[in-house]
Amino acid sequence: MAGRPREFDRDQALRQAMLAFWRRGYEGTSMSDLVAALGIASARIYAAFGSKEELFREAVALYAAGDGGFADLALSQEDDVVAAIQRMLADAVALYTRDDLPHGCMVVSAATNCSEQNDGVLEWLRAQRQARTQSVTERLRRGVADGQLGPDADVDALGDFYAAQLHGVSVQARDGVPRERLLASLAVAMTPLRIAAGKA
Amino acid sequence: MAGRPREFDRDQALRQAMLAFWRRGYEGTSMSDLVAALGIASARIYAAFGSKEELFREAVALYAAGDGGFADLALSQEDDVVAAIQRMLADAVALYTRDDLPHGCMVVSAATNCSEQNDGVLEWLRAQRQARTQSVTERLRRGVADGQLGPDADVDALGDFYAAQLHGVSVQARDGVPRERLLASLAVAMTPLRIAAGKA
DNA sequence: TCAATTGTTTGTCGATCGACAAATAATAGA
DNA sequence: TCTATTATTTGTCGATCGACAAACAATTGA
Repeated sequence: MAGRPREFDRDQALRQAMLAFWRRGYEGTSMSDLVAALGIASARIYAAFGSKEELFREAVALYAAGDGGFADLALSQEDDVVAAIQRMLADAVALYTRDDLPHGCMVVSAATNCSEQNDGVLEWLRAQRQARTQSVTERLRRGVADGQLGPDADVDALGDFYAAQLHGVSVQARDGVPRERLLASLAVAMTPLRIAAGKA
Repeated sequence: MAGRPREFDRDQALRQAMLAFWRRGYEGTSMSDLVAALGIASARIYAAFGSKEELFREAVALYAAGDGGFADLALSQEDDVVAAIQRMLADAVALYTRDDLPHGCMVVSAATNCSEQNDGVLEWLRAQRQARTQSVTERLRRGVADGQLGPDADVDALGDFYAAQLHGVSVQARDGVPRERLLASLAVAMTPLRIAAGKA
């Protein structure tokens, strides 16, 4: 273990790559874009990250481990299922409309339309969205087990519904719908769950 | 007005282009992809449509004038506002999950992530999504005027909510969520409006 | 001091991108 | 038939894509 020390901050470069991919997507961000964003030559990027695709996957992992991980946090940290879903949606709106970050969800918008040769990353992000849907559904199921939701609550339908709401809010935020409006529509989205919880 | 007659069916070629763009998006569909899909040389495509971008815009217009125009139809043809929104969502699910067509909404998924030079088409599709949101909101407002919704119904919040639901269902359909599940989540999505209509 | 190892610089690679020029072919009207 | 007009064929253009090779620089451990 020797060798010349790296002259740039790999974590900082990765974060810049994340922001670039978040803003313009995987194929929408070219290597020359990355060179400009990271401030280093392309050969250094390849030496540090392997390839554009590997860099992208690391960037998405960084997103998921940071701000993008709000959903699992909300679902696991709130004891009440209604509060959990409410917080998940509110955190989504807060993140997707932050002024200092690209709008919308990186997992939703970074690889929706891409060429055939990059179907791999497309499928990978798809799997992450599906996993999030399942997390929501399982949290709802726990809500039934905890007696917070009626035993006849259709947790699968509710899970798909709130997953769709998350994805839809991402699109809306990317389109520039302001935070206050998204929060207002969030209140609408909560009514089915409140009914299932007998709190309406 | 004379000249050699065109040897291919322009409408049919345009439809093939629409399907290609629908499936892979604007930048995800290369000129060579279009050459393969339309079955004609690239120079013929340029002669008939001007450029790739003009072809795309015509393709989206064809989509909006056809299957993609379901929303305005549902909103204008149904006298009851609840029935109108219900039908709009049901038609969306039906279209977005058709076996013989690309899944999801073309306007939502054809240009979410693209390079800087094509921000024009991105903005154009964004405007169409915003217009659809407004159509939904105005239909809800008419529902209040007609007395079908309570005078205190928050039509702006409901409009944003159902627009987000449309966008979210598009993402879900594209991810392979089956039709029956989307229809079940649609039933969940209808409860806020039914409450506003006093039918729950 | 000197290998071994790793990072950086510089330049460029083949493939593909969207787009079009020039030549040829087929029609309508004069 | 001849001219004007439009379509098709063929080939290729410059730009950009992602990716890397080779030479050089800086560090560690022997």
